[in-house]
Amino acid sequence: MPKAACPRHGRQHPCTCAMGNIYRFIEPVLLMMLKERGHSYGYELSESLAEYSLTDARIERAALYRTLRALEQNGHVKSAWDTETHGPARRVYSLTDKGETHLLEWAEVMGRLGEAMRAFSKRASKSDGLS
Amino acid sequence: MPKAACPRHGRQHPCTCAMGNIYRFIEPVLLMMLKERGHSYGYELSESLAEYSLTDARIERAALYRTLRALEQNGHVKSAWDTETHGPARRVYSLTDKGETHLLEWAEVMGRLGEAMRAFSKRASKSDGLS
DNA sequence: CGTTGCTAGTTGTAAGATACACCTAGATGT
DNA sequence: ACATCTAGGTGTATCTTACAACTAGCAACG
Repeated sequence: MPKAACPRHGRQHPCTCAMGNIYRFIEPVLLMMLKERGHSYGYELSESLAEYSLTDARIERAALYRTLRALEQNGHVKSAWDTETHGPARRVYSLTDKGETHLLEWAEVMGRLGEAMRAFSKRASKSDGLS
Repeated sequence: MPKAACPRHGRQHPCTCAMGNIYRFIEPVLLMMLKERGHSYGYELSESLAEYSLTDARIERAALYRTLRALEQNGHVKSAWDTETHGPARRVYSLTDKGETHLLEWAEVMGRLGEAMRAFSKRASKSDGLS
């Protein structure tokens, strides 16, 4: 659910600001799951979300469903109702091309940010400052 | 500015949820800067923040000042007015013991999260899913 | 002496995000 | 009839963020 574009960096490269807030990383995790699984639906995604989650923070169903809707509005995923299967109807999602691209952007952002965080962690753990 | 304690993990270990939201990582960056510099004040911190920042997102003065206040309320930093130096008075901050500990907690969180993000990045960049 | 510009800290607030509770409904079991 | 599991969803108080605006000390310039 990033903002349309980053007001400072435009669309030059996927920057953290263009990604908007981090939303507990729900968005990238959902994109990844859909990429690897081909397709899935909210309830199923929420069941196995913990395996993919980047943090140990619980991701709520409400947030998950709303994120899926937002991803669809932005054209990153598409959905169709599955009324064949037993039980309540499922809204089945899959990635669009745009969504695949967006996942790659996330990968780039994550790579850089992850590196920065590891560096921070090492630096902060040093018993002496650099002063 | 984490919530008092994580409702799920209590205080067992520094978890992402106990850290609350990520606040553009202002909090850990400020703690780090104060650790390495010994002491500093808002305006000076904001000038060199970019060198320490984990993301390319601009950190606003307002957020910075408010974060410093919150850190003080939580006992992570302490402050004193410097009225000696020329110009407007400066509120000079330094880390408390609690703040040093908190920085180490951040380091642990960052280390784990950074690792998870790097792994995510590699996984997401693969052209084929694992399905 | 008044205006501009830099340093320094702070407040106000609209818009956006999160957490928690709650709701509808299909199907299955007892 | 009623509970339980699956499945999707809404309402909203509270928290966070982004942007703008403000006060005030001091110095230089004309």
